Parts: sequence; structure tokens; C-alpha cells
Amino acid sequence: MRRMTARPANAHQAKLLKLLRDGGPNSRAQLGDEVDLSRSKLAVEVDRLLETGLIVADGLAASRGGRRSHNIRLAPALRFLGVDIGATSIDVAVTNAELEILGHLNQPMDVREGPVAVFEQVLSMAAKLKASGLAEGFDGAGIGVPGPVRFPEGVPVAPPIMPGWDGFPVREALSQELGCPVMVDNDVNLMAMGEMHAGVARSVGDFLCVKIGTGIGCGIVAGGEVHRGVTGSAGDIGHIQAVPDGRPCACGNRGCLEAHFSGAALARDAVEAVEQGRSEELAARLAANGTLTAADVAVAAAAGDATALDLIREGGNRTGQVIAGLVSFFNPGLVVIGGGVTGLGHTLLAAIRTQVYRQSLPLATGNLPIVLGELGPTAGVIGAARLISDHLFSPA
Amino acid sequence: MRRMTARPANAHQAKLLKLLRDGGPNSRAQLGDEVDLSRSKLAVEVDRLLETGLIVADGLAASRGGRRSHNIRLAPALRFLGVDIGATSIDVAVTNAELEILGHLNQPMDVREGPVAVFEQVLSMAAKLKASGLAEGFDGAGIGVPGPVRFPEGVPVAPPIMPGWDGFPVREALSQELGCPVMVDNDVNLMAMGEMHAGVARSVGDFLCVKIGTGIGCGIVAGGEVHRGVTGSAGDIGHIQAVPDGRPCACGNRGCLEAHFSGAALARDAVEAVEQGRSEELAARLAANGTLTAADVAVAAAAGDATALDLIREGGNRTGQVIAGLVSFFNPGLVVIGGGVTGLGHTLLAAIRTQVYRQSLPLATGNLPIVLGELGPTAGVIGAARLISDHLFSPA
DNA sequence: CGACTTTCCCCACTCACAGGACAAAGACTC
DNA sequence: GAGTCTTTGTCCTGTGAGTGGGGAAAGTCG
Repeated sequence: MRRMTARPANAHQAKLLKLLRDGGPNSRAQLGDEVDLSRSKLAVEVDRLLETGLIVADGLAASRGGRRSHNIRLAPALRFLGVDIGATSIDVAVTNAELEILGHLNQPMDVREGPVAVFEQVLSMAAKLKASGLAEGFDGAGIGVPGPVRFPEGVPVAPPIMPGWDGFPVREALSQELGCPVMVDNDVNLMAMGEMHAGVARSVGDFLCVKIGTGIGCGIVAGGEVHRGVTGSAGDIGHIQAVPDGRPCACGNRGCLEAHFSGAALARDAVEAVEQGRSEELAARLAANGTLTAADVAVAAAAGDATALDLIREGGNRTGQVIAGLVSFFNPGLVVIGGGVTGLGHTLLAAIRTQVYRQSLPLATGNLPIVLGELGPTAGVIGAARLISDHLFSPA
Repeated sequence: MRRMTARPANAHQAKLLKLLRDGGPNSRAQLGDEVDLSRSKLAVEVDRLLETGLIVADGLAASRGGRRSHNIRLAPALRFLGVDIGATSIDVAVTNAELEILGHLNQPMDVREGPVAVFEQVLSMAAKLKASGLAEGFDGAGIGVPGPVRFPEGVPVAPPIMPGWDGFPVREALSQELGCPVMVDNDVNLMAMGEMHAGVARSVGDFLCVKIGTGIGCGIVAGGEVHRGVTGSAGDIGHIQAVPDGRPCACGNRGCLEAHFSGAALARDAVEAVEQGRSEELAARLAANGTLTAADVAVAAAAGDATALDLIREGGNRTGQVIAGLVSFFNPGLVVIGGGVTGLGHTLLAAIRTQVYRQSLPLATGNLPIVLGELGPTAGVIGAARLISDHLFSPA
């Protein structure tokens, strides 16, 4: 099958495509209510989109009290690929044009194995999704990497946790392999876009999305747009100082938030607690698995282990303290907490909330929800699909 | 004289007006090079603007190798009023449509005397400017207040240092008195707009503007637009915790940046230093004036007083630490330092720079200038004029 | 079965815009 | 100083896009 070649010719068509993406199949009449166009103009633009094959007729809508209208929808054969490269695992998903996930694969993999190995894996996962009949090809792909990205070129820059990726032409290479347009972004930004599209941040224009996984990052959405900063490193809050003269961090400083709380730090703290004989629960899990992860701490905490709870609480306090500063500075309408450690759940959330509500001014926190992400591991891939669809559904 | 009544009818006219505002008088031909319009369309729009009186013919331009072109410029009789209400003083200025300051008055006044008294003063200063022949009336006014503002309505909300202003309809009231459109914003945002229009931040799309005066605030510009946050309190960094378990702050917390460094805190520290016999220079000034201000510290530091220098350095470190966090988070292309304490000059700047460059990651600081504001006390009033002109030079 | 609604197609009329032709005004060359 | 070239500004016309009305098609409701 031939893949999507056309792009909307003007802003009106782009608007229509986005409405259909976000609202699903719809009738011409209802679309007419949402865009500011005359009936005839609307008909012309819809006809042109039908000609390009981007949208197709989709039967009759229910009557609204008169003649039933002909529904239209985005071409059902359109397929986007969403890729979320984490520090320790890869998520790949196929979506249709409405960004609904049709198939989703997850595979553990260390990003430090380098771009070539990771790409091989991504492509094999994409091939597997294709082979299972979910797609005959891809019309576009979005990909998130765990580090700063020079957005216009789609190239990672100076990524601390992924040496070997610096300057690697991710966009170019993937586009070549997949034969479709590709956009690259920071994984945290994609998580934010995902939650904005289909999660808790629907219809919120200004919010922060804090992702606590192997590291800590923050997606910034201002006026409905992701803020990436001049060098693409905006949201890199893992190296904000949380503890004066605190622990040494890989970045060379001391007391970075990431050195005190993150998946990696939490695991290290847990081992230390076992060595000091402070937790039998954790000791048992260490003995069983030979190693401890953030997930073990979550399980121990769920079982009521006091030490595990303390670790989570303290981490939440540190994180909350930093977030409090960001809230004062940015004055968001919502804070979303996501990433691998969401398994720590409400203990973590409560600690963060306490700290933010105490340290920021009432005007900023008065009506500020602080919530867990709704989409979990799919936030990234949905965000990735959203990224490329935003690109493709804009005038060329 | 009749005041400006017309507004641009479309985006093209708005663009032309802004070009003339920012670039001064210009020929039709050169304007044509900067907007994407056919010659005929440009001529039509220019003619319409001439009809409205917003622009006027302005003689002939120098030849570019052929027929000389007829210059046009914004109507020379247009006048904007820029008002900057600080914690302890009021600035009022008249500008022409190109936002050049024609007259500028400054008057000490404590904002806590309340909106009525302050307004009286503002109006009397405006009247004085009118009386000196600089303006026959105002076509628009911008006003900055030292606290959060609900921007769309132009109403201060929950301003900590200006009780009595909460909910006062500043925009409405001033508009009534002056008989022209008025826009209200936070003073720090206006300073940022001022520096963006005519200062160091020309042609920078993403930057932070830190104002250290009686309090501390930060203007945030992202993509050329001021970010105000959902409740208008974005940039309120004075109450970010800079010192864990530090000094008590008026807001009820401990260790807020503002409690450790600001005009007020610096004065208090200076008095304390004198009491402890740590500085003869400052003691002399205290004896002479009966009180100490930030300016005294500046003078003492300039004279080489070690204690004064230490105070400045320590404050700079605290501030730099907070700014480092903001830089990591926001990844700006420029940081501007302004406000009353700019008199502390390069000692302060050096301390801030050291801290930021040390604590933020190289990717964010690699090409990050940290500079003093260029406009000093005029930044606020220019920003205010810019605010209202942006409003008036947009389609209604 | 008829009246009313809603949707959609068709068509003619309007209007804005692009772009070429031309006139005006000055620079440059010889 | 005359002729040629450049640049600017105006005029005019053809084109094409968009608006809005009319009416047919396809429903619902009483």
C-alpha cells in the first residue's frame, strides 16, 4: 500500500485534520460548528482532503433531527510509530491516525549500548508489529530519547546518560530506515504531550510533567506548546541542587536532586539500608534477587516496611522542594508526576504535595492539582505519535 | 486634539504598525521587503492606515539608486503613558509611538499608602508631563505594579507587599481617569519587555529578567512572549527556598531568597554588621544618615569596604544558586539582572555568574550571557509603553 | 401523509489580490 | 547634457477564492 504522501495545503485543512484526530470520526456539519468557515468553503476543503486520501467517508451519522449527515474520518489505514527510548528499556507502539494504540511492545535494553544497537532493536520491534498485521508501513514516527535534543535537526546533544549518542543523526537515520518522516524529542517532553493528548492534562494549557525514572526530568508546557529552551535542555531538573553540600553526583557537583532521589539513587539507598540492618523486608528481597531496584522498595513499602516508606518520603520531600521552586517560578495549572517510580504511588505523591503546598505561595498553589500520570508507560509512545502527527497535520 | 480611535483592521496593518514602531520611519518599498505582500496590496493597506491617521507621510527617503521613495511614519502626535509603580517609588514617562521617552518623572512613594493615594500621585505626574507640553492627551497607558496581576482583567491579586490593592480595578479606574485604553502587568514583566524592546534582550526570544529591588522577581519570556502563569504569579522567585532552615520570611516560611537577599535584607544586614563592629565605612554612613540602604552598601563596596563586599558576594551567591536552578529548568538564551541593586554592579554579577556556571550543566550555560540590564530605571516605563502599544497595534 | 428540520449540492455574484504595464523620478555613463 | 538604467508608485484587469441563497435530498415528528 502507498503511504501517506499528502500534507494539508492550508491552515483550514490542518485544523480539520486535528479535529478529526482529537475528536474521532465526525460529520461535516459538526465540523462546521467548530471551525469558522462558510458551508461552501468547508465543503471545498473537505473534498480536497478526500481527494488526497487523508480522510475518507465513514457512513452516515445519527440524525440530529433532520437529514442524516455523512461522517468523515481520518484514513483508517494511516499508521504512526511511537518510540520511547528509556534509560533501561524501549517502548514501541503502533497507533492509527486518531493516536489509539493498536499494538505495544516493551523490551529491556540499556541505552548505553549505543545508537546502533538500540536502533537495530527498535527496527526489529517495529518489524514485529508490522508482521502481526497491525500495519503495512508507517506514515510517520516519533521518537523520544532520554536526553536533550536539538529539536529542529532531531539530534541528541551532550546527553549525560547516553554517551555515544552525542550528535548521532537520529532523525535522519530512522527516517531513512523507516521510509517516513520522523521527529525526535526528549522523552519527558513526549510524556507531557501524551498526558496532554489523552491523559490528565487534557485541556490544560500550562503544566509541568515531572518524570522520575532512572533520572529526573520535567516537561514544560506553556500555552499548549512544549517549551524546549534554546539548546533543548529545558526541564533538566535532575541537577538542580536539592541538598547543599550533599552527595556527589555524576555531573561533578554535589547535592543534585538526581543524586538524592531517582530510580538509581533509591536502589542504592535500599542496599545501604540493608547493609545497616534497617530493613528485613528489603534484606529478604535482596537475598532473593541478588539486587534491589526501585520496584523492590515499592513492594516493601506496600507491605508496610517502615524503612522503605521513609526512603520514599524523604525522596518525595526532596523532589517536592525542587518542584515547589518550579511552581513559584512557573505558576502552572497542574503538576503531573510520572515515570518508573509511580509505583511508589501515594506515599510519594503525599510527600511531594506536602512540600509544595507548604513552600509555595498560596496564590500559586491555591488551585493547583498535583496528580499521578494517567497513561503510565504509554504516555511516551502516545506523545511520540502526537509529535509526528502534529508535524504531518501542519501545512508543509 | 482628538486621540487615537482607530485600530488596525487586520494582521497586515498590525504588522506594518509594529514595524514602524520598532524600526522608525520607513519607506513603503522597504516595508514591502519585510512583509509578504504584493505591491498593490501593500499600497492599499498603507492608504487605509493613512486614512485612519495612525500613520502619516514623512517626506522623501534617500534614493536607493532610483526614484526616491515616500517615507511614512507613525503619527507623531501619538502619545503613550508608561507607569512603573515600585515598592518605594513611582516612575511615569511619556513616549511617542516609537516608544522613545519624551519626558520622565520619578517620585518616591510607598506603595503601601494604597491605590487611591498612589493613583492621585500618578495622575498628578501625568498632568505635569502634559502641562510641560509633551502631550495633549494619551492614546494608551501601560502600568506596572509590584505584585501578581490577573492579566486579562488588569487587577492585582493577593499582592504580598501591597495590601489594600487586592482586587482593586486598576485598569478600569485608570482608563476612566485618563480616558484611554490601559493595560496592567507585573512590574518585572514590564522590565523584561523593556529590555526586549530597547535593551540587552533585543532579538532574544527566550530569556529571564531577574529584578532585585525591594523584593526579588523574575520576568519570563518564552518564544518572544511573556509567560505570566495561570494566576499571574509566574516569576515570583523571591520565596523560593535558598537556605534550608534559614531566616524567617514575611511569607511564613524560612530561608526564602528574599529574606536573605534583596534591597531590604541587604540594608538589615548592613545595620547588623555595624552593630557587630565589622565595618567602619558602613558605621560612618549610618551615623551620618541615621539609616542604611542598599545604596550605602554599594558605595561602601565601591570604596573597598570588605564587609560590604562580603555582603554583596554572599547575596550574589544565594541569588546565583536560585538562578542556576531556573537556568537548568528553563534553559534561557540570556539572563538579565536589573532592579535597584544594579548599583552593586560587577561584584554582584560576578558572584551570580560564578554560581550559575558552576551549578548548571554546560549545555545550558555554554553560551549563556548573564548581564546587567541596559535601561536602568527606564526599562519599566518603556516596557509599559510597549505593553499598551502591542495591544493597540493588534487587530481589535 | 404532510409539515418541519437538517444536510448538502449547485450556482451566481462579489471582492480581494496578484501581477503586468506604465509613468515618474532619480542615478549613472559617456 | 543626453540617453539609459533602476527604483518607486499607480493603475488596471484577469483570476480565483469565498459568500450566501435557492433548492433538492433525507430525515423526524405529529
